[in-house]
Amino acid sequence: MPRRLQRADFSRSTDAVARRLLGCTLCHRVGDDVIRGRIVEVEAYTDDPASHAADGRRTQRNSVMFGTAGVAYVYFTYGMHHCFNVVTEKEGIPGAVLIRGIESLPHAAGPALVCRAMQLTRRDNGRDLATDPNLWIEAGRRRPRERMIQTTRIGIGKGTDLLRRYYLFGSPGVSRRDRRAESAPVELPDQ
DNA sequence: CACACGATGCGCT
DNA sequence: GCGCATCGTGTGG
Repeated sequence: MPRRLQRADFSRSTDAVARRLLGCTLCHRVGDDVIRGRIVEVEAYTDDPASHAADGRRTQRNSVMFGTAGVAYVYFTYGMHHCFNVVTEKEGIPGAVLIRGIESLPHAAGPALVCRAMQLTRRDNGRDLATDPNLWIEAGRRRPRERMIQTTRIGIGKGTDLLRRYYLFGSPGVSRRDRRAESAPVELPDQ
């Protein structure tokens, strides 16, 4: 039986957690069903220009980013979409990993599609993935020979030079591929 | 209180 | 590749 990720798994640097989450399974219990998605694409947002916590400002929306690692940060955007993040870093330091793609049934390529498929909304904001009975992440790994690609984040105007997006090569759950990065033979550690 | 815009997705060109 | 839907949130007046 897979291990549930706990506080210590989340209370690390955002990029380390991002990489670690690739291959893990996001689980959401809805009624009698558990919706599962294997995480295949993520982005790291810390104290950088594209983060909701850029310049360290704490607002009502980004508040949980400053709190306990492992807590869900779900926000509403474009008047119609939700995006799901996992809070990282030590208490007081803002950070979160955006889940951008899952594979399983069905695949969901894109952060808003992930929330739609997993039935996650702002009502889930603030839930603790380490303790919540209905929302958790199960440990998982890359498959043998399944490459991790590192590239730039998507849909942002600032911090576009930072290589903080990670995805699993070949997964149908990846939103946008970067052929350039895929052809560069860079071997990355899991964390 | 008004307003500009977004960590997107979809449909059309 | 491009424009638009649609509204919560943050910022500034």
